[in-house]
Amino acid sequence: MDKKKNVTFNDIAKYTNFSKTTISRYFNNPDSLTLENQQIISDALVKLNYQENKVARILANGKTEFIGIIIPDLYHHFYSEMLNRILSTYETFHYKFLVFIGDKSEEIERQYIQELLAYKIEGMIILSHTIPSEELSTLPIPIVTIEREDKFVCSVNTDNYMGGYQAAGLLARHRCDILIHVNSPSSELIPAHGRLLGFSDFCREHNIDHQIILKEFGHTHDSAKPMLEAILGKLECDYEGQKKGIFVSNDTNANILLNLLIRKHGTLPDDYYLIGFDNSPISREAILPISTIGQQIDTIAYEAVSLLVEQMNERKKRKPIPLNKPIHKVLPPILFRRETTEKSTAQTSL
Amino acid sequence: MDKKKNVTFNDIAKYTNFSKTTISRYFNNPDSLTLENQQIISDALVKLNYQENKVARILANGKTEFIGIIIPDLYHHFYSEMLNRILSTYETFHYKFLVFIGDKSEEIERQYIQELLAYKIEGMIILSHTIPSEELSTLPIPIVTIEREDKFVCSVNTDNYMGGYQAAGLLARHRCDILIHVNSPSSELIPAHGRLLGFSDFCREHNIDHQIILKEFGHTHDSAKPMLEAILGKLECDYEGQKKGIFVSNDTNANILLNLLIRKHGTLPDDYYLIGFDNSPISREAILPISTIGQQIDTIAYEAVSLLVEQMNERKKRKPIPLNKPIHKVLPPILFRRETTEKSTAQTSL
DNA sequence: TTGTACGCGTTATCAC
DNA sequence: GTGATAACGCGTACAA
Repeated sequence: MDKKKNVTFNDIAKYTNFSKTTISRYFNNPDSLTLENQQIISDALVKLNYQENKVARILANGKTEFIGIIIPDLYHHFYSEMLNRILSTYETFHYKFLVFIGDKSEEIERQYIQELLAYKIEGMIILSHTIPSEELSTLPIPIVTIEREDKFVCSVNTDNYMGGYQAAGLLARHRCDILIHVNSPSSELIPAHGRLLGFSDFCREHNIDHQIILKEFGHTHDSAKPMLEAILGKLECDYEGQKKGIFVSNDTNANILLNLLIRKHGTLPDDYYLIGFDNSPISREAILPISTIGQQIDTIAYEAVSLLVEQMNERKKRKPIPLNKPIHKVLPPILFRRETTEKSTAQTSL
Repeated sequence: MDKKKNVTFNDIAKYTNFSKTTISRYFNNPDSLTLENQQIISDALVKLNYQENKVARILANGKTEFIGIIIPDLYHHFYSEMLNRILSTYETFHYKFLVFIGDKSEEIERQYIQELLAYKIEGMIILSHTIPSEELSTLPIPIVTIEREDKFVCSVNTDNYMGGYQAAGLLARHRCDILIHVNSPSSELIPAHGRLLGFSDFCREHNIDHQIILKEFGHTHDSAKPMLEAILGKLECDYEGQKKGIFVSNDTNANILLNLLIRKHGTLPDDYYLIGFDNSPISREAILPISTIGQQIDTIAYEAVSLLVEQMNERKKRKPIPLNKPIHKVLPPILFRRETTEKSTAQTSL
């Protein structure tokens, strides 16, 4: 705050010959003043150049209107877009967001949480994966998580199972001989694991040959590329002459695979069908637009904040009814059919 | 804050038979207590499960340690990565960030600023373009802007001029007959305008034929693609048989151009050289890695926060020396030579 | 080394 | 419709 004294309710009160209380009412319950007096105060505010101080208000009424966010590195489009959408809910809910980046160390994230609690945030949205939901559930404020392990806390997730199921379904409709799913090894507890389950359940239910390839691709393009190249080499060998439908767990790797194929064959060969996951910009901007399963990021963000706001409001009641069970919202994914599966004439012209 | 009474310094004081002051000192100047007494208080904190309250501390000492951020839509990699890096400076400076998304309406952003001021932020980082720097300079707190009009406030920017100059230089070294710069029309006041100036200055200084194409490409892939297709058609016509060096003002459009060329010719023709701007992921992930001019986002972010912190500290002194002139830091870009200019054998195998 | 008393700027309670 | 007064939880002269 400023060195030089700020204008306070006291100053305005003296200037207008009202009491502090009345000035406060002007802001919080203006209808209780006569229009005339409202005008007097309004004028005084301008004349004295009053700047409101929400810190003092918080101390007095306990409502910070802060929501804390802990989110991984924004390098992935999914996270930056999600943060974008969450922050944009300010227009609707008027909560302010204190944002921390973290997905590395439990110890560090506990410090972030302590810091957030010290600022009296009213609720928290967690996208990082480090701290178990059981621990989160012990915190004294409502929590909503997004696309992470969520057994003991509220969450909003995409129906990843349906996504994997749909991806396999699309490839199957194109009469692929063998369906392949490329993914990174992941805990069975995170929603993204459903992509694998949905895929393999579809294949089993429909008696379709399939293979699941799990590999740690690292976090850079350069680390993933040679690994995908090796995988591709093996596939070409193992399934020569067969129609291969490949479901890659993210668009970035799907794009690498596509580029490898095109740089090798000059085009996407007729016996390859490809679908990614995320509907990230790369899927649209690739040399051949890539079919993909999209998450409804805007809706997820809105539902997460909305769910949080409900609970924060509940706590403000005289007799709050705590949740007996965490609420888990699940939103369907959206299938985008593009040129890597719907091979139009456009494709052959490449 | 909680309904049920929080544990306060008072409670701890009573419990330990110290005064509130001593408890306060335990946190702010622990060395002034005996080790023994520190231990007593430390134990009490745990026993009573004390949660610190920074809101009360702010009201008492005026230091929020808040920095406000107004940043455009995180869709562009530049902004999300910049936000990422800014937020990550928490590790170094321990300032907390209140983030707003905005780049549309002056009116709305003024509200954001009022809200931020109400929370007594100590400084602000602005990346959105809507509010003129002259207006920003009248605010009662230090401001640092990044890559936007900055005449009246401090800023940290990339040396866009050098970037444009380098891009033209690289294309010239490959003995292109004609250099073309594709950009969107922009105010001469924003740093990005330097890309155009650097490009054309280089061309003029070296007597190289060049053309500048300015077009409003919209904000989506779908809107830009047909426009770039038309531009390409015209270029093929106008400069048939000539070696064309194209400097596109961002990697997204450079990638679209590259894809158009490859889908038409099956490869990047020998008479095309291409360089983008931003070193965004797409430049690396494109079917042919795209040469580009990269901004040092990590350094810019660090310098921006650092510059801001300096001034916030200055204000806390007994006799602050205000800046007589805004400080403008300018950081050099980095040239990435990739396959769209350095045509190796890898290229011909496509 | 420790304690007292007051201030920070607002809201809540009760009274008029 | 309006006002006096006590919180809210912590920092800081100043005193001891």
